[in-house]
Amino acid sequence: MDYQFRDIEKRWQQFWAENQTYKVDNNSDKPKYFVLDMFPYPSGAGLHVGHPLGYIASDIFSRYKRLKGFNVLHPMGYDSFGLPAEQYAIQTGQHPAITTETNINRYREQLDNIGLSFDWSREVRTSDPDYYKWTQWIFIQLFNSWYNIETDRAEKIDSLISKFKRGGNSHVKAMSDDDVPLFDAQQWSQKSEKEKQEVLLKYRLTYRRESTVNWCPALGTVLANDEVKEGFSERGGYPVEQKKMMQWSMRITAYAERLLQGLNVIDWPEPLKEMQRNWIGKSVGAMVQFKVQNSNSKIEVFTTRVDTIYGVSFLVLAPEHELVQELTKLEHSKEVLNYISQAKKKSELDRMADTKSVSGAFTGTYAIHPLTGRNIPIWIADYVLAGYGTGAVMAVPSGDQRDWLFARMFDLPIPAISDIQQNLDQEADASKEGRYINSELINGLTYSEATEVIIQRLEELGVGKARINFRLRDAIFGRQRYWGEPVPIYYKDGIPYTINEKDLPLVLPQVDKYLPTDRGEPPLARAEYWKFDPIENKRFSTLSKGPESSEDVSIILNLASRRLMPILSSRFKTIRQEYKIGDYRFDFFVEENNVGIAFELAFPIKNRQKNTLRKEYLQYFNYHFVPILLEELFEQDFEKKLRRKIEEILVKPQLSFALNYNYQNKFEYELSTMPGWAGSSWYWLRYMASKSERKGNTFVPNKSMQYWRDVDLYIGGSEHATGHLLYSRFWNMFLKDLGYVVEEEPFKKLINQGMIQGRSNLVYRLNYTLVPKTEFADLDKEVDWHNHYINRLPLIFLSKELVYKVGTDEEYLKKLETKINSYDLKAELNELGGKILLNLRPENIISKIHVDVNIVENDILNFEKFRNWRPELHNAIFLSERGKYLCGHEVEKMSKSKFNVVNPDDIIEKYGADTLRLYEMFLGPLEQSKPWNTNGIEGVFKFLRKFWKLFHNDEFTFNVSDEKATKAELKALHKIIKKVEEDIERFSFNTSVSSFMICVNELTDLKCNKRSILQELVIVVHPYAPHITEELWTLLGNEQGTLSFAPYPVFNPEYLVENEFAYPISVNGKMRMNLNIALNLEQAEVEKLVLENDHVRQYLDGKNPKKIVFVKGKIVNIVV
RNA sequence: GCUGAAGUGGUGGAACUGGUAGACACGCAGGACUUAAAAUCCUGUUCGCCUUAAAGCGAGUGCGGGUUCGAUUCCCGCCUUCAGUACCA
Repeated sequence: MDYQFRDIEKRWQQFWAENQTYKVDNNSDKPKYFVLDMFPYPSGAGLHVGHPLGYIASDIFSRYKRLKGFNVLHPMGYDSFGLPAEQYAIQTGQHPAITTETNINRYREQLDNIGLSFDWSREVRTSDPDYYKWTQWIFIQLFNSWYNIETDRAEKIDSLISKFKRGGNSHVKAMSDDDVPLFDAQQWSQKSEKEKQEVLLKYRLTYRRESTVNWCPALGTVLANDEVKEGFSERGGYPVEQKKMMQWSMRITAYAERLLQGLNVIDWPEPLKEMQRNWIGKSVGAMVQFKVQNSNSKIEVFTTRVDTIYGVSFLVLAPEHELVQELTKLEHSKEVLNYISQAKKKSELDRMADTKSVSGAFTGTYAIHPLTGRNIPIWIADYVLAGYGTGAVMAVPSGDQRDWLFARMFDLPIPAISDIQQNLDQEADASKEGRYINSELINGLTYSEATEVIIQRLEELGVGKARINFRLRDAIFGRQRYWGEPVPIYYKDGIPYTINEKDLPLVLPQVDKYLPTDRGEPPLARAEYWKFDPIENKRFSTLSKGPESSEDVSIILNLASRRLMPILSSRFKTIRQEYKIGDYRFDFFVEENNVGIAFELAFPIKNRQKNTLRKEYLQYFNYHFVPILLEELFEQDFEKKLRRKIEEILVKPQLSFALNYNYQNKFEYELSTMPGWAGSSWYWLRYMASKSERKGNTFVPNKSMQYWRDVDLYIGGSEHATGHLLYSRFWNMFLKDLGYVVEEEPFKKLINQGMIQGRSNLVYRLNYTLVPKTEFADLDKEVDWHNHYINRLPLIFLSKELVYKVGTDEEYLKKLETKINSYDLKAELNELGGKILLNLRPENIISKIHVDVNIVENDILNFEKFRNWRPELHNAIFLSERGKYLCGHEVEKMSKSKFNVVNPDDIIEKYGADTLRLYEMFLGPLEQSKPWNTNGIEGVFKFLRKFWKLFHNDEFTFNVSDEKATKAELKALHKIIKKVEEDIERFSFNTSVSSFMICVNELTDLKCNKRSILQELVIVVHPYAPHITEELWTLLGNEQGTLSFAPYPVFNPEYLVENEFAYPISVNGKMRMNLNIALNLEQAEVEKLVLENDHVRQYLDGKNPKKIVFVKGKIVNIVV
């Protein structure tokens, strides 16, 4: 049979699933290798061909590592909390969990079709309570930790409390809020519980404080800095404004230095590291205090150029600076207030567009220079940002261009401070070269000397100190949204407390609507039982056996024994209602380690609470337990057994339960949910826990953590550079400090796959108007006539090669017009004598129109499909020079509106998954962005057929010989063994595919069908094209499924040894000819041979060579 | 503006530490097979010049310069494109 990819691929995908081929063991003697993909958000659109690029690359690498004898962890999951599902819920009322699951199923189907070797038993979903239980747990750890600067790591909050008890907080070096009041041990002990908590909150690594947030009114939520692009929300593009709100924050700034230093030890792309460095934005400088004249106030500024302090000629405060009001003198207040309101009005966008104009206002107040004692005027201006440093700067116009512009504008002095500063009337000079002048203390010193001297002096005077500043802000950790992890916090007396770890997860409650309440509270406020019960201290403790009688009948499936047994219904929690098996309807429930089924003959819903709780359980368990349950349930002849059991049980009376739930005197839970990045900041760790280990009381058992340690290879897009990848490193470092994680850095090596852009196809429509031959007396009638016919006329499309002509060649235009008018366009039109007139203005003659790329092949339009695409195209006319319609093309983002989305399913249907995999790799280097086009896919498909043909005779019967391989065949094989090994190690997958083609072409030419060659070749190709190779492996007589773990062939250099080489002979560096010369000859002999050659002499033109360069095995260059 | 990456045929791209530029594939042109089409196979294909042909000559990796026997590769300056970032004191 010819290469039947559909059968082959389906069969092997099934085989891998059934045999759990890629399920990985945590107890292995093999060395570990962890290959991770960035898990996707399951959007409604499904995968397009861009998504699998990284997955295919990582899969090739994983499969290769398996062949190399590694125990490879290669998992996949879903980042399934997020805005789109919630937006959809708001519009349709459908629970986001349902949308999410539908989308996940679609993703899974598409992923399965590609033949990726994931260990699906380790799948994670961030929206799964069993997963977010641990996200919440990490939140609690952060809450209960502080950052000790002395030990340079996070510690449990207890160690802080004991420090406070011993000696107050004045000697504690911690990363904390700026406004912590000082206290001693006694004061601490006298504080009330509430006061103590308030203090501790200022030290916790997750804390609450009023912060300016990016508030997006349209989305009704707070966005992180990296979710705001140019003043608009990244998702949806809605305007974003600044707003003050009480918010949960993460003290990521405590880790700024470690996050920066860590970049030096990890193998990541340089651009990405650079982005993180910029984001962290470390600047080394000093804090300097300026006393305000005739006042007790001080203005603190941050500067990176404390050496220029003698050049200060004014101070500038941000308009929002807290001292502005106090400092403004009465006679200036009008001006200042005007300026402030003006600055407020300026939107983010205006401020960005307008970076050149200079504006500001004088407060009328002066500060005192700490070293010279001179008076320094205090100004306000919006070029100083409230959010960076102290919101105030010391302006040195001679050394800073912005200060210079400002000084110029308001006629302030620009004193020179360095002997190399020139042209200060033209621009500022920030150079650090040269010696200082006009600078008392540091005159004649160099930059580094001066900096040291100044800082020392400032410290002596107590008005300044060296200081490192970071641009990195603490990350806001709350969303006023529904579809996210609930924050495991309740409030008592206005103070946040974490819920008990053993009561996790705190499950997302059911709500009637996914919108904020009328009072503007987040959606969770809609759940009225969203309260913490301090007495039981347990979320669902109120299920109890009650007197109420009902007709519930329950059986349970014991997962360990897989046997059914009756159970007291008082102990179960219903997880899903009305599941049908055969004629029966069930509820599912769980009871510790058992999963059960409850039958409802008539379930009495006596009270509202019960119903609400049932719903809540439904949601909780639906997405975690039910799949497992179903897996068990539909095994063997479960249904028969079930029926028998049901009949047994039904005759016996049963107990039931009732609910008594009291909502009084309970404490409010936190109403906001966690941001999108919470769940993705630790997900790779959860993969380390096997399915059975996940039942345990830690997110990863220590032993497994010790084995897997970190991610060896992480593949994903660079768009997560400052979001996910930074937060993940932060959480990892934190968990390491607490001893839950082994490595400081989570991702040892990272590769950014390039974006696959869309390649749109365009058709060129000719625009024309219609002119009647006969004149209409009435204009209205003419318009009617026109409209009537123009819509009936066929649309005319020009092929690409004609478009240029139309634009430049007037003759051609006229011809075109005549030609069009000669068509029998419409009988009725001809009757009235209408004439088509092309639009006169050249730019209007042709409209570019996007056409669905799926009806275009190699830029040639399929007429028939095009005409059927839309009704108005039904009678379209095509003009071209060669009978084929050539479309134009453009590279842009893949999007539905541009009709350039290609999904992998169509490609797989047409060519198969192996072709898709090879082709995506063949397209170009992994890290490079490139447009998707299918122009070359035929070549890859042809290659696979040719590969298949190597193993078959002309009648397509499997035909492999056991003869001994020839030298040429061995050479071809060992070339590819070496090449692919090198290529994969440096992630150059595209060149491997080329080499496969070369190898198969060579072996085809050699008519090689030797088992010894082909069997090894199958292994080498396997990572790239797993299906076809599995099939051939089996045909070769190997045991099914053993290919994935076969040993990678060992390269033997002997087979590549040649005794002759066709030396390129160049004269003066110009290649002239090749000469076959034995490789064992040395320079002298080679020179002799070369110079004796007649052909060579021709080029020498009788002259004697000046010099001969000889590189053995490479080249001979004769210099004349 | 700053930071980073990249510019090679008609197209995607190859050339890994300086050593035969354009591998592999697409497309195109011509041919074989076929009633025909598809599929398949063969030949050619950087550009220009020259030649009946064989062969030969010249130019050529964004532009200009440099180092070198030899540069797509290293150095200097410039241009263009893409990405990130933006008054960061």
